[in-house]
Order: sequence, then structure tokens, then C-alpha cells
Amino acid sequence: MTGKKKEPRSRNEILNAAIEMLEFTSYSSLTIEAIASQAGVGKTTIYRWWENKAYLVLDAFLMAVDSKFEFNSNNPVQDTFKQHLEVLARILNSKIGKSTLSIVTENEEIAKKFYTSYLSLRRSEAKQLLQAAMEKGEVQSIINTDVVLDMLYGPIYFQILIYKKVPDEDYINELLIQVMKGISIPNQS
Amino acid sequence: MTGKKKEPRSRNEILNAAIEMLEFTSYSSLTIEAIASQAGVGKTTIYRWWENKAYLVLDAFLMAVDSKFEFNSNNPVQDTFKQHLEVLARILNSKIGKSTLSIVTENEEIAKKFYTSYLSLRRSEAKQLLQAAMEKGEVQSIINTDVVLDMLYGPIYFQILIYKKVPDEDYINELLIQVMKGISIPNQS
Amino acid sequence: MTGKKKEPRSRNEILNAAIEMLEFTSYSSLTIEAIASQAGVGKTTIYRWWENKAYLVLDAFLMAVDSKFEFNSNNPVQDTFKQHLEVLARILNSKIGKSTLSIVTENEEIAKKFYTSYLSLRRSEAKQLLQAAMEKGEVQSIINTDVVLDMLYGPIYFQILIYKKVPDEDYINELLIQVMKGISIPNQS
Amino acid sequence: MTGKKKEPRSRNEILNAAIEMLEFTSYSSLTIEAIASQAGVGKTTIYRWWENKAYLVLDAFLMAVDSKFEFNSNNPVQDTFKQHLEVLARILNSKIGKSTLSIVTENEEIAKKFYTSYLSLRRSEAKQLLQAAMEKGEVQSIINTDVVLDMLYGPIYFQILIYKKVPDEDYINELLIQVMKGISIPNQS
DNA sequence: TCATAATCGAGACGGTACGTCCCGTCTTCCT
DNA sequence: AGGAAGACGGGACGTACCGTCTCGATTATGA
Repeated sequence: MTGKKKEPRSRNEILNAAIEMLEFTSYSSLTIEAIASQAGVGKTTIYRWWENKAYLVLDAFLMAVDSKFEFNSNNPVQDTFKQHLEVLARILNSKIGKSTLSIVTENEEIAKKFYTSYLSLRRSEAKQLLQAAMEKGEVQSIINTDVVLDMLYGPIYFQILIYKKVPDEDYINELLIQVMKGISIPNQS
Repeated sequence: MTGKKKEPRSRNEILNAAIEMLEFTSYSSLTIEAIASQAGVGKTTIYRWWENKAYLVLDAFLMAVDSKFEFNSNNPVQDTFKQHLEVLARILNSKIGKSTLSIVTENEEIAKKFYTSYLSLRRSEAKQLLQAAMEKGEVQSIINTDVVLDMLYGPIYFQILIYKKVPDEDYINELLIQVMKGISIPNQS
Repeated sequence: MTGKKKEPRSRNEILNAAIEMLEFTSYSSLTIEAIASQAGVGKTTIYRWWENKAYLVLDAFLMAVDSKFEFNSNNPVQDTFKQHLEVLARILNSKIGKSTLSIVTENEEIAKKFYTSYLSLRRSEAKQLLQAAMEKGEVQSIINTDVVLDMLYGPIYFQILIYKKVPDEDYINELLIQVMKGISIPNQS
Repeated sequence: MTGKKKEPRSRNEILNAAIEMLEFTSYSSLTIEAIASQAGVGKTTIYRWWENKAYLVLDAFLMAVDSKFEFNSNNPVQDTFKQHLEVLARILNSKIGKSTLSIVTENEEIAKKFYTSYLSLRRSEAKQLLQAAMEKGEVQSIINTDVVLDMLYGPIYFQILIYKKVPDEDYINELLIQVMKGISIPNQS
């Protein structure tokens, strides 16, 4: 009746070891054995909690990213989205971020978990933001929010995953301007 | 005229073997040994032409995709882009397409070759298309073409790579409409 | 009189579990963990009493074999030896017997304990038997008892350990006859 | 049609590595990995030829023992047997010999191969020796040769396997004398 | 009567070796 | 002489147990 089952101390050490090793190794040449020895842990301990390297790295990502999002939605939508996109670009461009994307890309199961544990949460935040803006009259209310959000977030993923470039402030600004052009309410004068 | 003596027949057999095997195997569990035996070829022969599995698969992708693009740029931009995006979605969603994206994602070298051998070509086609439309007065000329193209193509990659969904006609239509709203010349009447 | 309070009940359960499991498993694929779970006991409890699997199995053997020997030395030597050898063959050929021999063979420490707890006791019984026979004039007194006993017991171990055959009554009879030929007093007529 | 398939050079290196390592390690703590690295060979290479450690060690034994037996059967039986037993004791008492016995003891499959590749050959030599002696009138012809041979060889195995003693010259002499007493033709004078 | 301790099951833990898979290279043999 | 077939050294995999070590739950006691 004491509640949650214990979260063993070694769990965090393993996740941290994974993150550290990804700083100087690619995901595919990251080995469970190396993580184990780096974390001072037996391989068995790792396999006890994670089915495979992919799930481990995803958990490491989730831990690294946890509670990074705090947004003030009183600002104009555009500003808040700007923050959103900048944080996203920074996260996705980190070593652990890129590794995570790489496994999401190639592994449908992981993609599913990535979606439920991370993506859908960010997405619904963003959706609320957009809807609040609609209600405040900042943006048109006839738009398809999902498509608009893909137009904002898709290019960020695209740049990082395919072009291997980090979207900088300028890029994000231009992107926002261009998207806003299509959704903002023309004349509030 | 029986065909160039270099690029021996076995090269294509190997690429085809790779494509066939990717129909029922994931990229990561595809092995050089299996390809070799499927192609009726020694491993040595494969390593003679490709440094590793990644380059082989990329070449297989390029072969599969070769001369798929024939567009009529007399149609209105929107229609041509629609074709572009639909072909792209189909290609990326094929087994070989997804495998290729997955290695592009995780391997910078491959990403470079993917860029020069495929992406930059498509991108400059698209750019020309957009510029032609500007000249024809179909779209505003003040726009940042790269950002606009990312707004079109990024969401397609995003949907396939991350959401694991194939963008269907409706999605593509909505996407185009939304992008056009931001770039088309409002009312020339 | 119900039994000493020390040597708790679980000790016997463990030994019995080991014996039972050896009925359908080889010694080398018998695991402490399996014994523990079969005996409904924690691994710790086993390690509390036995240094390792070998000592446990040796103890199981000693328990299984305990008080199996009751011989009537009024019969002629040959008859008593016949009983001895038959009992021995039966014991050694049991699952626990063969397992025990196998660890005696490969582990000097165990061999030592096997010697002091089992073999030397049987050996001195046999020696006494032989000496009684000498005194009774049934056999020559000049003989080297150790060698003679080895000629009787050695072949039994040999057959079981190396030839993997159980010496049957015929074999034992022939062996006894042949040994007696070399030690019996020639003409009692 | 060139005959036997090639015996790869590394085969002997592996067997020698095994023999060397057994000089300072027990069979049970001998590992395939260690043999491989000692022999400068991949594990795979070992597993390609031997199903497991036991077969490898048995082959090492057979190689070590190969062509060790050269006997002059013009001497009196007893002398030839003396040589036989001494050589046997030496072989069985070597590290590789004891290891081999230990696996023969615990593994029926190995025992079978040990029998066909080694034991039965020695045994039939010994049998021929005994029969020659019968024909020469040195020993009684009514005897059961198998039992007599067990009386000679059994004790040697017994001493080494169970008593962990090396039968020395004296022991072998006494054993031979005692066995001969039961089989030699009393007095042909 | 209840706290306080001793015992023990359950099983997590660091570790070692297993036997398998595939890599990328090297060798052999056949055509 | 060129290429298939596949042996080779290597290294990571994921599994099985080892022997040690907490951790509670269950008794068992004695204040």
C-alpha cells in the first residue's frame, strides 16, 4: 500500500551513461556493453529494464527533456511559438535528440512510444496555444490546426534530420512570418 | 551496343536483391551476406563496389527512383506541386524509401551523398517552379523560397518519418491551400 | 527423539530437491537457482550451508547412501564381496551416484571429502572382511590387500565411469572368480 | 578427387592452446574465449569445428596421445603389460589426461567417442597381447580376457580418478603379480 | 500484547562465459 | 584470371547462472 514500486538507483546512472556516451559515439556504434561498464553495472541490469538499446535511448531522451517546457501563453502566439521552435531545435539537435530521432525513424515501436510519451504532449500544448490565439482573434479560426502545426514543426525536423542543419533564429523567424501570413487575420486596423 | 562493359550485370542484381529483401526485412536486419546469397554473388563482389550496407542501399534507392520525375510546368504551380508532393510521399513511403531515410537520418556521410545525388536536384526543380510562378505573377515575389519549400516538403517528411503516416491527397491539398494562402497574390481583380 | 532441532527441515528439502532434479538433469546443467525454487527456498539459504553445487550434491549422495550397508560377515568372503559389489554397482549407477563420481573425478577437494566421508569407510569394511578371511584361512595371508581390493572395486568404477555399463551379476561373478583364483588357498582338499 | 579435405593450420594451434592452458587451469574453468585468444583465433573458428569444449579437449587428448604406443610383443606378457600400464598411468595423470577422463565421466557422448577413438584401440591391443600369451602357453586359456583386462586397467583408472594417486612402479608391479597369480599356468615344469 | 528481532523467500545486482550473428578481409578452388 | 564460396579474426549480441546483496513479510520472543 506504500505506493509506487521502487525505482532502482542504478536506473539514472545507466541513462546518464548512455547520454554521456552519445556525446562522442554515434547511436549505432553505442553498445550496451559499453554503457554497462560506463555505468558500473552488469549487462543484465540493463536488459532487466530495457528490451533493447532503442528503448533505453528513448528513455534517456525523455529523462533529458523532462520538464524543459514552461511557456507563458500571455504573450502573442507568434512569440510563444518562437520559443517553442527554438527549444525544439535545441533539443533535437543535441546528441541524444538526434539519436532519438534516428531510432524513431527506423523503428515503428519506438515511434509509437515517442509519440505517446513526448510528441503528442508537445503537440497538444501547441494546439491549445493555437486555439487560444483563435479565440483571442489573433489568428483565423477556419484553419486546419494540424496542418498549420506541421508547417511550423515539420520544417524544423526536416532541417535537422535531412539537411543536417540547425535552424537558427533567422530561419525560425522567417518560418514564423511565412506561416503567420497564411493564418493571421488580415486587417485588425 | 549490347551495353557498356563496365557496370557489370551483377551490380544491378545486387541492387535489386537489396530492394527485394527490404520488402520483407528492416534495413537494420538486412545483412550483406543475405544480399550476396540472394544475388548469387560473393560477399567480395559487394565490397568491391560499396563501402558498406548504407551506400549500397542509397544506390539502390537512387536506381529505384531514377527518372521518376517528369513534370509539366505549364500547369498552375499549385497543381504541379501537388504532383510533386504526391510522388514524394509515394517514394518516401516505399520500403526502400523509408530505409534510405532511416540511414540518411543516422549517417551524416550518407546524408551528404543523398543531398547531392537526390535532394538538391529535386529542390532546384522545385525552386525553379516557384520562381517561374513568381515571374508569372502567380505568387508573391518577396518570399523566402527556401522557407516556403520547407513548409511544403518538411511536413511530408515529418509525417512519414515521425508520425509514420502517409500523407494522403486530402492532407496534401490542405497543406497546399494553407501554404498558398501565405504566398499567393491576394486579389488581382 | 523426534530429531535434533538444528539441521532444519529445509536442509533435507534442499537435498531431496537436488536428488529429484538429478533424475532428469545432468549434474552440469543442474543449477542452484533451480534447486532453490524446486525446494521452495531462497538461494541464500543454500549458500548458507554449502559452498557450491558440488558440496551440495556430495551431501545429497551421502544422505541417499546413508545406512545402506548391512553385511553379514559370517558368510564366505566371496558371497559377502558379491553383495558389496552389487550394492556398489547399484549405488554408483544411480543418477546421484554418477553425478557424485563425476564431481569427485574433476574436483580434488570433493574427492577428499568423498574419501573421508564415504570411500575410506567402505574400504576399511572391505579390508576387515579380507583380513577376517585371511584369519579364517579362506585366503592367502601374504597378499597386498589394497591391491586386491582395487582389483575388485576398480573394475566396477571403471565399467561405470568409462565404459558406461552397469556391471551385472555375471560380470561380478566372473570378476570374483578371477580374483579368488589369485588369492585363494590352492588346495584345501 | 584430391582426397582428404584440408586440415586448416589453425586446428593444431587451437588444440595446443587448449593443452597449454590446461596446464594451469582446471577443465571446468577453461573457457573457449581464453583458448581462442591464446590461439590467436576467433571464437567462431573454434565453434566451426567443435561442438563444445568437451569435444575440443577430447581431440586435444587424442592428438597429444597419438602414436605414443610402440610395444615389443616378443617380451614376456608381464613385461609388456608393465609398459602398457606405466604409459597409461603417465598419460592419464597428465593434465590433459585427467581433464579428458573428467569429461568422459560426465558426458556419455564424449565417452562414446573416447571409446571408439582411443579406448577400444588400446583394449584390442591388450587383448591380442593376452591371446598371444595364451597361445604361447604363458597364461591359462580358459580365462575371460575382458575381466582380466579390467582387473589390470580398472585399478589404474580407479587410483587416478578416485584416489587421486598416481600408480607408481611398485603398485603396478604388485598389481601385475597379483593378477598373474590368477592367470598364469602354475608350473609347467 | 505488542515491539523487536531473527529468519528466510524473493530476486536485484555486478559479473563472466556462453554460443550466435554478422562484420569486413583473406584464401581457395572452380570455371 | 576472375569471381563464388566461405574460412577467418573480431566484437557485440542477448541469455543463463554465478555468488553476493538488499528488501520485506513472517515468525518467535520476551518486556
